[in-house]
Amino acid sequence: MRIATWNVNSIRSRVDRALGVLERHDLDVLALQETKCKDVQFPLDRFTEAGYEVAFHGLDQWNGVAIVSRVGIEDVQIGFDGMPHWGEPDPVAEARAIGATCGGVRIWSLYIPNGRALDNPHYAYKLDWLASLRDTAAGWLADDPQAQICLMGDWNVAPRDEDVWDPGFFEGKTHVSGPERAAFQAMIDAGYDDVVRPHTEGQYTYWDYTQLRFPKKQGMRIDFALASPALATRVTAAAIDREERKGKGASDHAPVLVVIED
DNA sequence: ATGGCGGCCTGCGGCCGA
Repeated sequence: MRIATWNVNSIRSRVDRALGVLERHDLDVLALQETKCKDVQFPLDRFTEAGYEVAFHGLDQWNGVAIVSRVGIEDVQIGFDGMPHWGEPDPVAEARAIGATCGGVRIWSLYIPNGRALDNPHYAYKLDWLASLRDTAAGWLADDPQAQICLMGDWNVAPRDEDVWDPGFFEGKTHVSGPERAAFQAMIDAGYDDVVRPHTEGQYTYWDYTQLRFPKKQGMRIDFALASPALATRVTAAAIDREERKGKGASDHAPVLVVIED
């Protein structure tokens, strides 16, 4: 099975590119983040015409997640148990997580909060969100150590200095702070392996639109696929589709691909 | 080559992103 995750940065603006990614990589499943539309606005027909089913969740122009599959899409869940809320005066569950079982694998499309700045309330929200996800995901493995689970998406954390083009540039900024890196490591410690890094050493998944970051090769590795132990042993290959970042109308993120033996 | 932000809104500037 061939699966991938991609922060598409508006599905309405990039549905053609999304269909191109599906075809180019012969994907069975594609997890999308930042679809940036309400459910009624989601371009569902374009995917069904191509032979895919889609589970999607969007509340407004912010966030939004989806799972595209041609190997079935069952037991769809919006959000996860204990997922923190955000907003004033009445905090709500944002559209940042959707899960579904596709081809026997429990797929989660995740869009971790940005954090904005170390002294911003959004940063505490981000850490809380990651800690809650860890607790819930650890529970899934406690219930079934053989579970086939893939937690994939835009984690908004660069776990290592080598995951940013200039560590000095990021001093005092989000994505590289100790607590964020500890929160990401806690996912690993809970039993979920980063199955992409071993196949993609030295590569980035994101390049800012500004300052010619892409042609200057000044990017970040912030998109990950974390696999449960039983699934990790089935991973035979992984890749980052840097070509997708090229040209007019690209997302600022590249798709991250994982190949799982049947 | 890969190229100088781009997406959203009942918009025309302000927000969010990382």
